[in-house]
Amino acid sequence: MAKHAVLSSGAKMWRSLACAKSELRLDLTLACGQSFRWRETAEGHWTGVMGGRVWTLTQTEDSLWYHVYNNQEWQGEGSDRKRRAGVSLQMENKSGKKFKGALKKEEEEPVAVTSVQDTEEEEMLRDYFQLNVKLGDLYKELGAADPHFKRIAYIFSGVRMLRQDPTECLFSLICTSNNHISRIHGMVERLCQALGAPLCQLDQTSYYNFPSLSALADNSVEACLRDLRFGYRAQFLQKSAKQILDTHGLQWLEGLRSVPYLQARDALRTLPGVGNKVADCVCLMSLDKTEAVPIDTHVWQIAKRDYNYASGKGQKTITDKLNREIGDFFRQLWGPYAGWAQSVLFCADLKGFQKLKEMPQLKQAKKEETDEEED
DNA sequence: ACGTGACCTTT
DNA sequence: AAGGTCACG
Repeated sequence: MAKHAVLSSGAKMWRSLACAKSELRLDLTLACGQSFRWRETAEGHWTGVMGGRVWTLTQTEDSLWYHVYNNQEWQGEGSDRKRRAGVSLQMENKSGKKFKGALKKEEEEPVAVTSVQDTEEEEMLRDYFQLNVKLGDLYKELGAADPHFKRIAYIFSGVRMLRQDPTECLFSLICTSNNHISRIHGMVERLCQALGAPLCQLDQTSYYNFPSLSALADNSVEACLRDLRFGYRAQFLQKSAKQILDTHGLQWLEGLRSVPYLQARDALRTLPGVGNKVADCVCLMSLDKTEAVPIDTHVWQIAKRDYNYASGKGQKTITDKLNREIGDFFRQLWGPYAGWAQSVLFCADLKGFQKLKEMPQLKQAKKEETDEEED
């Protein structure tokens, strides 16, 4: 049976691309509530589904390493769902880096070097992590405008926005209302298992593609999701999928990428289960709207606590008006990449990452030489 | 246009 | 009560 890849074991073929940890931190970026499709399968190794393929990612100080599994490693389903031909034994990548067998045994025979595939997969990663955006430069600009950001970003470097598939992003985010990350994780997993195409199985874990719009739109879906403990969100998912297909078409969501922020936001808000917060999340996380700032109760706390944000003091809930005001406040402070800045502070406030704040400068001594002094 | 509850499920 | 939305007043 196929197993999850581990870099040090050398049992699988790995490839890499140059990427400093200050530009990308997998542990923070993949577990901060943007995507619910990744889990840590070994220390520092993250396995998940992206672009219809199963990946394991890990990183060293200067490199992002990746292994892509063959979808046909799945045993026991039909064979007509494969998007990917059997290419599993490349021994060398196009940049000449090798990491097969590490320092250990080398059982596998070299077969072929398919640099077309290499290029395609590397490009998928660059797109998904938006590596064209230079995070170091962005942090520097944001830190200059906002001392609090600078303090937080010092510890939480490498948090970046994913560029997710719009369908996956929208329907995952509809699940998030009145909910916690841990529970959403399970819900999305059950959703894919019930309605998505199987891709492969690794160490007792099966991986599934995210369901298609037509699968989500089927009339039987609401009852199915009720059974899977989606509660009142079950009908939101089915009705939104149906509404998109009936009144807009398959390409509509992706088309919102080339539409201005507020227009895309309003379009999303016509869908059941999609209000201000979810619409802004989808805009930011999948539609290239870097200025979208999702406002939830948590972000509201941050505004009040860290920025002395006074408006709406006696309020119980976030009204439309308050939502607009807080969003504008942050956009004015941070500029066109306000959404990216918000994600850093949001991540830093997650309870799972609190311990990072306690341990002092243990490993960041070297890269901060260029900065001016600080207390 | 702005401000209150009900809503599924789990801690 | 929780990382919200919808349907009223």
